[in-house]
Order: sequence, then structure tokens, then C-alpha cells
Amino acid sequence: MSGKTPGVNMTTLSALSEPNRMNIVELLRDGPLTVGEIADQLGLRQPQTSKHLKVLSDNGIVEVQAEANRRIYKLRAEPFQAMDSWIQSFRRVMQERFDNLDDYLKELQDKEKS
Amino acid sequence: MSGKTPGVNMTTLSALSEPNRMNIVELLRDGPLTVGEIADQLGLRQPQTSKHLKVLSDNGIVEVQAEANRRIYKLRAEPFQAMDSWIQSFRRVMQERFDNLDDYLKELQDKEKS
DNA sequence: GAGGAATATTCCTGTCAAAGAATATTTAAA
DNA sequence: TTTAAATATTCTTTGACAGGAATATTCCTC
Repeated sequence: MSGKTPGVNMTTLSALSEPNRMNIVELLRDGPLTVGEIADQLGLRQPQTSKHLKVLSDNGIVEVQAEANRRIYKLRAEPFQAMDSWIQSFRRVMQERFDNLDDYLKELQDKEKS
Repeated sequence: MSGKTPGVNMTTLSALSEPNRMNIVELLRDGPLTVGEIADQLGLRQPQTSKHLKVLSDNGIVEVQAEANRRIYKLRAEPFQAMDSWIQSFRRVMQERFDNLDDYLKELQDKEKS
């Protein structure tokens, strides 16, 4: 009824839709990294890197572990599992529903008569 | 080397990160609809609906079929398949890599000595 | 061919988010 | 206990984008 999307909240997508954040996520695939390392490898400045990481963290995409001076960031599994099941739910509907325009056109014609 | 993300282009995510557009996509799961129907069911004004549909269309998420006066919009399978395989590629790495902070901490300590 | 649906487009405005620059905070090291 | 490294935070400016309102376009019907 409402605008709720089961499984995936939009904030996850919106967080990932920023190119630099997507790059950070791709980078973290290979394992946890510190802020400095992320900034280095992506050619970002430290403050923006921290800001992007904050967004990712606020959205549960990433989690931190403090280790002395540094903060180690790594991916969290949950949002990806959520996206996975969301996509899965699409896959089921795809082949059946996407392409049968014919049915719809008939429906349209029926409505015409009212 | 560049900022390219294999499989999913960021524009797909960015298009879906807008709540109304996500709602449109969710609505189109059940089959093709005209602009007017989409606007009605989501309580949107026609112009904004057309604009959102244009964005979805430009990003290949949706395709149009002109039927006389109306335009019938339906989902395209491709971007969802792309998202699916992107997510799949994550799933593989998840259990192995996400949680082994230990390895990384050792690496950090090793670097300390240089 | 005039009028009316259905849809697209344009212009304007306000909002929000990202980058830049500077600074604060925490912790290690000397 | 001063200094330096790693990270976070604040403030400001700028650009993109969504909504509102009005208008243009296409096509059907009479």
C-alpha cells in the first residue's frame, strides 16, 4: 500500500549511486582497509573519504573497527543480502510478466467499452 | 583502472534511488501500464510522471510502446540481470572475505616494521 | 477541422548533497 | 610534553535535480 519497498531501502541505493562510494565498496571487496589506504588507492582527499565512509556507515553498508590511530572499514553483508533477495524477487516475475504486452492490450480494449 | 564498475553502471542505481521512480518500477512489476495509470496509482501529477519515466527510459530500465494516444511503459530485463550478476559476484566474496579482520591486522603489523 | 484526451516539454525556483579548505580530535612517538 | 600522523568535523560555495505551473504536441472523435 505504502511506498515501502521490501528488502531494499532506497537509502542503500542512494548511498551506492554516488560514484566515489561505489568505488569504495568495490575496493572493500578485497578486504578491510583504513581510511588512508582507501583515499590513496582512489585518489581522494582524506576529508571527502571520511565523509563518504560516514554515509556508507550510516546506511549500514560498512562498519568500522578502531585500531589505535586508524579506523579499519569493511563491508557488511546484510545490505547486499537484502539487495540480492530484492533482485531475486524480480527475476521470478521477469520472464512471465515483462513481455506479455498482448494481455495488456486486450485489457485496454476492454476498458474502452465502458 | 578507471572508475568503471563492471556490470552495473551507476546510472541505474542513481535512477532507482529516487523514491518515486522506485515506486514506478515496483508498480510495473505487475505488468505494463500507461502514464496516466501510473500517475493515478501513485498519486503523482502527469508531468512529473512523464519526467520520471523519461529518466527510467534514458537509463534503459523501462521501454515504451506507443499505442495511439497513450504510451505503454514496461520494465526491461537487462538492467535487472546486470544488477543480479553484480550482486552475485559479491555473494561469492562475502563469507570468505568480509569477516577475516585478523589477516588484515597482521598485515598492518607487518607494514609497521618498514 | 474543432475540441478534447493523453503525454511530453519548457521554464522557474528551492533544496540538497558533494567538493574544497580549514580546523578539531585522538593517538603514537620522540 | 611537544610533535606528528590518522581521522573526523565544520563552514562555505556550487551544481544537480525534483517539483510546480504553464504550454506544446499528438491523436482520436465528432
